[in-house]
Amino acid sequence: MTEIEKSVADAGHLSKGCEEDMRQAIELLFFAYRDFTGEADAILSTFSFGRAHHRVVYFIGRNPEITVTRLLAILKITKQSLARVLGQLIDEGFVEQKTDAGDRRRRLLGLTQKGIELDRRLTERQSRRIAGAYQVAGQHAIEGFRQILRGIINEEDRVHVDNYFTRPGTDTDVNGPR
Amino acid sequence: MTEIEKSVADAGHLSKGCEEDMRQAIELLFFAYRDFTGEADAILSTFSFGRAHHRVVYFIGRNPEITVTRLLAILKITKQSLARVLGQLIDEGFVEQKTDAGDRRRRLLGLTQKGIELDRRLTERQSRRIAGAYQVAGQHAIEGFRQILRGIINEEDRVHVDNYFTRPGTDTDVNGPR
DNA sequence: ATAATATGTCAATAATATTGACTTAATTTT
DNA sequence: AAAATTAAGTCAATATTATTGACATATTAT
Repeated sequence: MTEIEKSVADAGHLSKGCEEDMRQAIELLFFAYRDFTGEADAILSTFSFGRAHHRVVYFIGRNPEITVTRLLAILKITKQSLARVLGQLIDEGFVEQKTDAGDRRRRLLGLTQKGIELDRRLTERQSRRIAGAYQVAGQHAIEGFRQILRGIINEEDRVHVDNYFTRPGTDTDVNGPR
Repeated sequence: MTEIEKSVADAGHLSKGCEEDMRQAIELLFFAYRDFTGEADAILSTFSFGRAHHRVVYFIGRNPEITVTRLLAILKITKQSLARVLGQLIDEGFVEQKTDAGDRRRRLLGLTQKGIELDRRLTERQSRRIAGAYQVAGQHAIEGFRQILRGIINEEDRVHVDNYFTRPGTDTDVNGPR
């Protein structure tokens, strides 16, 4: 039993076979995410897009007028990596940008109608999958699911994610600097 | 409200703002998996390995004497993709293979002592993260978490995952054909 | 003897990502 | 007013991960 397991077991909250529980969690997470992310691939490929495009479209859709820096912070990728995908989405009319009136260095990103439609189709499929799991499991399971996922997020990012969920429809500080 | 949302809402199990709930679930899953998978990168880079190497080492470690075909089914990648990684792991002494006495076409894969040690280091960090989230949340939340993750997995794969978890320490049928 | 299976290999290709340097424009600081 | 900092764009090289499709050998099943 490793030190962390001993520490956790001593806390009296986890069943025996702690390591086995951890490994099953790791695997459930892997299998769920594998199937969850794989689902949208067919739609994406009709546009010659990939999962990176999906993530960009999704988070721009969720955060109208998001800045480039903020998007980089959410996705945790580099500028060049984003530029490749963002450039294609702008060129093909899914994303639009404008300068921030308050600070003209900044670009504010948004989805076009075409992008909104793509986002809707992609998210609809994934939402259906989640909704199906939620429906079967019930409210208590949902609370637990959310709580544990939140607990898996890097500790320093949790408050940002909390704020992200309670933002008033504008770009909030998620994983970004003050 | 889409048809599925209406259907789910009609079932009376989900709160109002169903679409918002789905999107928050999507985002929690994204943030959790992003941070969960990112954690091992530092260790991996000291071996010039990546996440694909990690997954291969992990699932071979969990399934001693797994066949190539079975590993492909679990990971849902192509032979060439696995060959690139598997070849490196074999060449550098983390993985070993032997022929199956019962069917000499088959290769049985296993971790060497070196591979076991790498797996232990990688899994220890991820287990600690999961254990921390579990400890805070408690047993009911854990049950819910597992149930919903299971519900997110492709329906046709769930029974395989269930069997995977109850296998008697040997290679079981996970996402593989009968 | 033939067909099917397990696996390996090859080549081409595509998607996604990092690093690091350099640039322009705008804002902030001194 | 000048200098420093910031936001973003661009470029090139490189690395990682993946798919497709064809062909091969060895082994097992029919």
